[in-house]
Amino acid sequence: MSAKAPSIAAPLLAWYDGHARSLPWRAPPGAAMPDPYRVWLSEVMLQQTQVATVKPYFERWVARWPDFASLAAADSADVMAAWAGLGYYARARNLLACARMVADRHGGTLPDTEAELRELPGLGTYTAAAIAAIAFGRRAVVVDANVERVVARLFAIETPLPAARIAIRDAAESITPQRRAGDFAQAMMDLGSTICTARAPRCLLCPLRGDCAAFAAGDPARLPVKAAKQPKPQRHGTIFWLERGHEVLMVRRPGKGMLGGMRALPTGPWGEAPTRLEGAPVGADWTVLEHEVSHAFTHFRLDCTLAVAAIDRHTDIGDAQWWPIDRIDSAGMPTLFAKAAAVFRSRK
DNA sequence: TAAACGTGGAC
DNA sequence: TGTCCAAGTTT
Repeated sequence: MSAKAPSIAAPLLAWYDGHARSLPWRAPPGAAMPDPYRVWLSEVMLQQTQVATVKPYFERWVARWPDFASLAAADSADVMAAWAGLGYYARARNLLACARMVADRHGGTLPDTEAELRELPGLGTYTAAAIAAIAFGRRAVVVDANVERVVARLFAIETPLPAARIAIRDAAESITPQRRAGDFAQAMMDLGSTICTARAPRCLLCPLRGDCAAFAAGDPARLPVKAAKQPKPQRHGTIFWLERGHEVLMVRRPGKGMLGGMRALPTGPWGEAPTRLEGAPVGADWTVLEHEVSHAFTHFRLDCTLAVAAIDRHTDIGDAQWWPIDRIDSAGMPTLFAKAAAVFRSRK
C-alpha cells in the first residue's frame, strides 16, 4: 500500500458514511452485509447503464425472481422479455446461464472469491471484483468508469484511455484499503457519479480535493484523456408488420448477434443501402409507410422502412408466433421494435 | 488489441 | 438535434 492510501481511503470513507446514496440493492440500515443475489443482479444491470435506468428494472426483477432458485427455474423467453429496453441483451442471456450454474454447481449460493466469480458467465474483471468486495467484504480492486475518472484525476494520469488502464488499475490498487473495500468501491463510484463527474466536476464539495493532482493543476475536467472515436456508419433496413385478424406476426431473433434472443418484429437484412421488401416474411401485398424509424445503436445508426400487410385469419405460415396487437407492449421487444410498433399502430 | 454489443440521461 | 457517456463483457 502506498503512502497515499491513508490520505485517500480515510476521508473518502468518512464522506461515504454521511453521503452514501440509498439504493435498493444496498444493505438496509443495520444489516451487516447486503444480499449477494441482489448485489450480483444490480452489478450486471449496472454494466454500462446508469443507476436511474436500472432502479425500476431491479425492483420488478426481485419482486418476480427474488433469489437464484426462482430465476434458475424461469423460462428464457420471460427473462429476455423482462430485460427488454435495458440493452446489451447478452447480459440477460448470461444472467440466466449464471443463475442456473449457481443453482446446479454451487448449491444455490454465489461463490465468495473473486477468482471463482470470474468464472461465471457475464462476470468480468470489474463485476467479479465488485461482488467480492461489496457482497463478501473481500479486498478487491474495483475499477469501473467512475473509478477510472476519479483515479486519473487524483494522480493526474495523462495517458489516454484505454492505454491508461494499467496505470489506473495500479493506482487504484495503491489506495484500496484492507478493510471496508466494498464501501471504498461504492464510495469511489458515488463520488464519481455525483461530484467527480465527467463534465463540470463539483470540486468544492469533494472530500479528496486536497489530495487531487488534477485539482492542484487547475483543470480536472480535462482528465481522463480519451482516444478519438470512430464515426458511426449509417445502415438501412425494413421492419415488417403482418396482421392476421387482431394479431401481428412476431419472431424470436437468433441467439447471438444484434438483439440476440429477443422477441421482435420480422426484419430484412441491414445493409448500406435501403433494402425495401427484401427478406419479407411472406409474399404479400405490402404497403410501405411514409414514416421511417431511426435508431442509434452503439456502433451504427439504422434507418428502417416500415412495411405493412394483412393476410386472411385462416392462413397458416408455419411455426409463426402471433401476438395480440392490443397487448403489443407486453411482448418485451427491444426499443427499436417498440418504436416501430407504435408507428404501425398509429397509422391511418 | 479491437470490434461488437443498447439505451437513455445530460447538456 | 447531436454528442458524450455510463457500476463492462465477450470474442
